[in-house]
Amino acid sequence: MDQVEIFKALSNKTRLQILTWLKEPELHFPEQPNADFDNVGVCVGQIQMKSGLSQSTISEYLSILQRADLISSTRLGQWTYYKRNKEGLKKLSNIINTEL
Amino acid sequence: MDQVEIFKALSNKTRLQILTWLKEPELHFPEQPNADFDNVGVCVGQIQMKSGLSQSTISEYLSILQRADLISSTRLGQWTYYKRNKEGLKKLSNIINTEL
DNA sequence: TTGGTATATCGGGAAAAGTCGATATACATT
DNA sequence: AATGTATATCGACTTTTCCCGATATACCAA
Repeated sequence: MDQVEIFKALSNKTRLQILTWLKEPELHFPEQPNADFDNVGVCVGQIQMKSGLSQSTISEYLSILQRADLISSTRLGQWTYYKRNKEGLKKLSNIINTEL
Repeated sequence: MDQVEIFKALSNKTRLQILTWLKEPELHFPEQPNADFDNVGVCVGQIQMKSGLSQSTISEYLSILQRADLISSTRLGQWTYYKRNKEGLKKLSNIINTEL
């Protein structure tokens, strides 16, 4: 993954916000009936509602974050759940500490 | 400083490159007559030449990096020297480790 | 199989970023 | 004061990003 793309993914208020929400889902989202936060994360609809932006925008934003390896997704039935990707974030912090 | 602005500053190949050059100036720039790398950094002209982009673009890029607290500048005579800002970078790595 | 819900993708208009050449400013030298 | 050099700022044009509504796709339920 290109480093620039990682930083681009983070260069947006909403996408940054989403990442902070996903760090502590239980703090930012209501309980989910079908799946738990730790296993699969939070579904697109929840994130979209909280963000106030359109469904298409949030879907796009989530895929940008995923391409940057900052989050990962699981499909369960008709829902797609996204959660933080610990490894990707660690890798990023490493880049900053060793290359910049 | 807004977090988004920090990531925007890093969302560009050339600016990222500049930051890596400034991490180890002696590796990437010829010796300077008037000033030493550790004290003041590298002057705009050196960075511009190495980048291959126009003078105005590099001047702009350096000020973007500076506004994001990623580098700092010193004026000496007609030259402006830029160097890495350790604190800003540490702060950034901290954001990633604690907030995202 | 029909209809409903969740998400993804597409096409587009507005705003921001990338990048340049020209010009302005600041400083140094004669 | 006049000229030369280094950097900053301005105006313009092109490319990219933001963000939407409309549509497509995937899955589920009746």
